[in-house]
Amino acid sequence: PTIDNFWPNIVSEVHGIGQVDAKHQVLPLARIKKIMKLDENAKMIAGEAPLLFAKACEYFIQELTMHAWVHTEESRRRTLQRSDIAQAIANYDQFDFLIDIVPREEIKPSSSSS
Amino acid sequence: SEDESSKGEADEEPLYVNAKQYKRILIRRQARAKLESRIPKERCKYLHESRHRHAMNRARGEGGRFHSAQEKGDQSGPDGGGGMPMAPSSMTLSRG
Amino acid sequence: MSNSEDSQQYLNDMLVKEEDEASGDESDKQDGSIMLREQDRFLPICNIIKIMKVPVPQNGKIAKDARECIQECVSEFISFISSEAIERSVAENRKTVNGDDLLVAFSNLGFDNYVEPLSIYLQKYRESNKSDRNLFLDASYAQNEDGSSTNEGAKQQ
DNA sequence: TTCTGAGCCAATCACCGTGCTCTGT
DNA sequence: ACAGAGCACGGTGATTGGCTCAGAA
Repeated sequence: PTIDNFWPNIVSEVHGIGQVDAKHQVLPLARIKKIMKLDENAKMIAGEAPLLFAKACEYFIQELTMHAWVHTEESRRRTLQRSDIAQAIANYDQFDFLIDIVPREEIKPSSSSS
Repeated sequence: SEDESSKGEADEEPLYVNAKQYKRILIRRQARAKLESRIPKERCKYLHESRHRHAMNRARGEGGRFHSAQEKGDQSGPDGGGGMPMAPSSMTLSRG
Repeated sequence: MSNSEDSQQYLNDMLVKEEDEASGDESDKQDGSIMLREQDRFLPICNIIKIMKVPVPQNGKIAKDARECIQECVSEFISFISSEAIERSVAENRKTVNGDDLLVAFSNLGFDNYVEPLSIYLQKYRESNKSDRNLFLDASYAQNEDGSSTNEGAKQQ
């Protein structure tokens, strides 16, 4: 289980899915739709959109947690904490959109510029 | 039509972001700013009063864990006058 | 030092000014009509934890701060992608955001890894719905009219 | 070393899913 | 024709804290 194999495993996993079970998702579709509706530009939302997001959020949570756990191990800890997530966000530019949610200042120790 | 000249923030080094996300990050900042007045500043201790009371009233084992309500009825005094509602049968604390 | 993209943008001073409300709000505003609860902004924390435990080893632990951090990040993730997808649907004069808008949004925002599995997932979801609907319609109309139906589409990738 | 704080347990009830009607394309 | 918003309802899993010792400090 490594970062390099994450997305290949995901792709082979979706191929194994026979019929998409709309119900019994890990994440509640109604809550996802509610979050989407917080956008003032959102008018109507297709039923497939929250379902896609439910899957995408699973991938996102796993990938971000996986990247964060790397820093947990580097610090020789067994507990993943917020600073690990902050480092993960800083080290992968696909997570740049979280720069206001988890600011760079929260990266506690380790090497830092200047 | 972009303001290229940045304000002279000496102690703040320029922050690079993914070019594909740059514009959307700024749009999201505006959207979040509009919503911020409706967002409480800190998280509440619990979400629901009823569930909080439910958790407080629940039967607990010795280690603070939740325990089945019907068994371990030990509310009677030390005098063993009270009756056990059900024989304890074979339910004991099991270490996992 | 992980700046490999040659095309990047500065993000230094774009501070958005928000209208600060009446500065004297030391007590919690219990005006439920405008205040958003955590249940309205975030996904359930229990579901978040379950997904977080997947890539973490069995004996690993997760701090409370980390759980809530991921919870907030996921909500921003949804809003971030949605914002792009909604804008595209508006640009095409459509009132409904659909799955294709999301896929384009994932691609445009640099989440290229998501596009392939989500496309497959979306395809299978649409197939399932059409299959169910076709079977139901077949059962209804078959008793009165035979022939036609079983439209198994020709699909390739 | 000191001592903070995360996992553990399961019963209620808020909320999620579903079916329906209505509206808009 | 379809497809999603809005509403009511019923089923159900997310929510929840005290104690212990991993493990952060």
